[in-house]
Amino acid sequence: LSKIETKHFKAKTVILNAGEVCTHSYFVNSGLLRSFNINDNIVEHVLSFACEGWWIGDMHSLLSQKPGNLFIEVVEDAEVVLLSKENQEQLYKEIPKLERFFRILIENSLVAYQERLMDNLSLTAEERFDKFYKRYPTLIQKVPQKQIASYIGVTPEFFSKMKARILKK
Amino acid sequence: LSKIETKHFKAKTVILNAGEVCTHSYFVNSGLLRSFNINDNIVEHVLSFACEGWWIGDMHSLLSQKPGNLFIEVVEDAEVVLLSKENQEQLYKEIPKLERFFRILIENSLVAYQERLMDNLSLTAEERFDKFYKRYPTLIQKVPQKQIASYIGVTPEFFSKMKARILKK
DNA sequence: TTTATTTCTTAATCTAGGTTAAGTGCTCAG
DNA sequence: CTGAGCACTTAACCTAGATTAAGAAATAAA
Repeated sequence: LSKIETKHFKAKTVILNAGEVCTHSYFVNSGLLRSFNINDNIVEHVLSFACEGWWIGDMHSLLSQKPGNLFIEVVEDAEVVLLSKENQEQLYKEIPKLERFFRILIENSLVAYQERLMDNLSLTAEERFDKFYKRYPTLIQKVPQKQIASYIGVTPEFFSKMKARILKK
Repeated sequence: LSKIETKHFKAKTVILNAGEVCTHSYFVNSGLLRSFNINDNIVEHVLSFACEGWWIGDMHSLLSQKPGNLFIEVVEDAEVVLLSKENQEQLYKEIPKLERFFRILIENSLVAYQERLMDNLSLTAEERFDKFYKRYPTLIQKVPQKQIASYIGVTPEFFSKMKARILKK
């Protein structure tokens, strides 16, 4: 407990900016965060959402300790536990079980990203939304629709059209 | 060393079939493997290539010990080191440094998949190929072109057209 | 060498999803 | 209470990449 720190953030707070080095892993006690990047054309792409019980961060920046290209933003007022990279590594040394814990966490995350990648390669937008909807039913009410569009990889306009099409059925 | 096993496989050998439970992690000593799935429309999608020094497997199936949906196939004659799930877990217990080793390996893999996902969301096919070409220049000669097309997420026909377009420049 | 199989190319046509643009409705700061 | 700015919708039009089909090249098999 001496190695972690709890903070409260209001919605729309940006916890981490692209271009900064990510120094902490974030664990969501309550509320909702998301990570995304912004490409040259000023288009946002949502990499992940994190609600209660999930970890979030810019893994690439955290590991390399170089400036990242992810933003981390609070979607809903949140209580967040911060664990610095140094403390995390310290904990790995002191408590081997924690290293196992995180190893397994990361394994599961890897599997999820692999599946999402394959879904993006092989499913239609509607099928991807369907999976998203079934897997994270509670997110639909919490997150602005354009962010869900971004997460599944379509424009807000197309998402809206698709939604109207689905509702007709 | 008593926990691993080395095998030689000829090109085109399928080491793991979709529908089977993945029981081993595979380390490529020499040669080249790939993992892919086949969807309802009988279209292959390449999840990963693994050449010398890389690990490959069906992580989802390996962790859950349920039937997976990945095939693992030898692309070029290969020498492969097999590490069973049980032995891997045994090693984690006996040699904590190995748990760290794999944790870091998996972290890097996770970062790579995150980046590839974002690339698929935000880059054109040509930009994705460009990145692939720069990152894995040696693979281009070794792998049938249609598999590269699949990896970056386009049809072989479109890839061929795109290639002609690039060569004109 | 001949044949069979697979890979690659080219070209015509099609479509999922993107772009542009205009309008509606909501929310929240002043 | 109001007006500025988001979030969402709708519709017309556009395009990257898919599909279909057919032939050419390369590999493998016989």
